[in-house]
Amino acid sequence: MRTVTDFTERTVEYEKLLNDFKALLKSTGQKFTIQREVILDELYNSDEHLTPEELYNRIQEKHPTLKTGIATVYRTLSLLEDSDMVTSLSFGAQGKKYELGAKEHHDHMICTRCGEITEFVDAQIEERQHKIADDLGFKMEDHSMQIYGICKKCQEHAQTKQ
Amino acid sequence: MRTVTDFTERTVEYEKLLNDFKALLKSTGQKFTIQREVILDELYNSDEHLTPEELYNRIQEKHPTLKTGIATVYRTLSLLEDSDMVTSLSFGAQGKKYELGAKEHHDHMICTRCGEITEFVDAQIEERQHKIADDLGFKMEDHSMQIYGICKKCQEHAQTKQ
DNA sequence: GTCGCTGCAAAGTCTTTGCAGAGAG
DNA sequence: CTCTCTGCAAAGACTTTGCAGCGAC
Repeated sequence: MRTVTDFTERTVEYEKLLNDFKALLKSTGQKFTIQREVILDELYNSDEHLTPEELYNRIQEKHPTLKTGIATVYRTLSLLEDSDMVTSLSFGAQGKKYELGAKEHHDHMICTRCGEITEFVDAQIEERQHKIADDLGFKMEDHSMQIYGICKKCQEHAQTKQ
Repeated sequence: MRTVTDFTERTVEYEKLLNDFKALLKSTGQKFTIQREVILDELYNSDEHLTPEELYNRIQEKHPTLKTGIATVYRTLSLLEDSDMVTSLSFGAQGKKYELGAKEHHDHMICTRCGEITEFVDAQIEERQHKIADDLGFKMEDHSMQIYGICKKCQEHAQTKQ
């Protein structure tokens, strides 16, 4: 197997993630390829929530020799999503955005001005969600919450930037 | 103007909605057409959240002589959404679903098995959301919450239906 | 070696747009 | 009458799929 050397410095957390991914692939007879590694790495090293195309562009920039196809990005994202390693978010805008699901659960606050996404968690809300599902006889598997509005930065720049 | 006579019985609430729509159109020099009326009517009379295509199909069934095009459905939905008369939801599945935004605010519980959407509201959560936004210096404009899981019905039918 | 994976390009979806005729105001 | 709206079909945007060669195991 070829080895990619110009990766961002790896953390213990990332190594764990990588091993989980390898284990998952192995268990289903699938293969661990450079492309899959690069995609996981890029997802891990992006704080942001990326669209398939953004991810594809970043990978092309960082690994120009690899010539990763957009189809592979889509295929890998589906694979990762099926295994719950990444989560997809579909907000108002068209297209989905993906983020590593390995992170702790959290909700999203989206700035309608600049598109910035801030993550947060609130124990009280989490608790209520469980209760609501129970009350309605619903077996909760997942949930998500978004708050839309204008972030601090955009409020401050409201005068200068229109 | 031609008049559509086979509409579902109209309520006061619907009349208000219709008038709002007419007023909105008038204020921007746009026209009130049969197609727009039919689309609003169908949205109003559907408890469910509809995709543009579902809406289109229903309208074709109910008003076969009108031959409303799907393009008009899309155009009208955009129009209504821009004016905040309808809200679009984009869940995991591809495509958006629309609902009348004139209804009271509520959140959604989505069955991952059958796709059914149940609405609910929880005052406590609403309150927390405001507080969280405030704490982060975020000017909240809107929010939405979804709980995903398996509805009561699907849990019961779990044995028979696979 | 085998069999899954990849890039490419073609095919699908879903949504938007251009246009000429129809219809609201 | 004017100017917007509509249906149709063509064009776009985003995703998925088929296939032959490549590469992990």
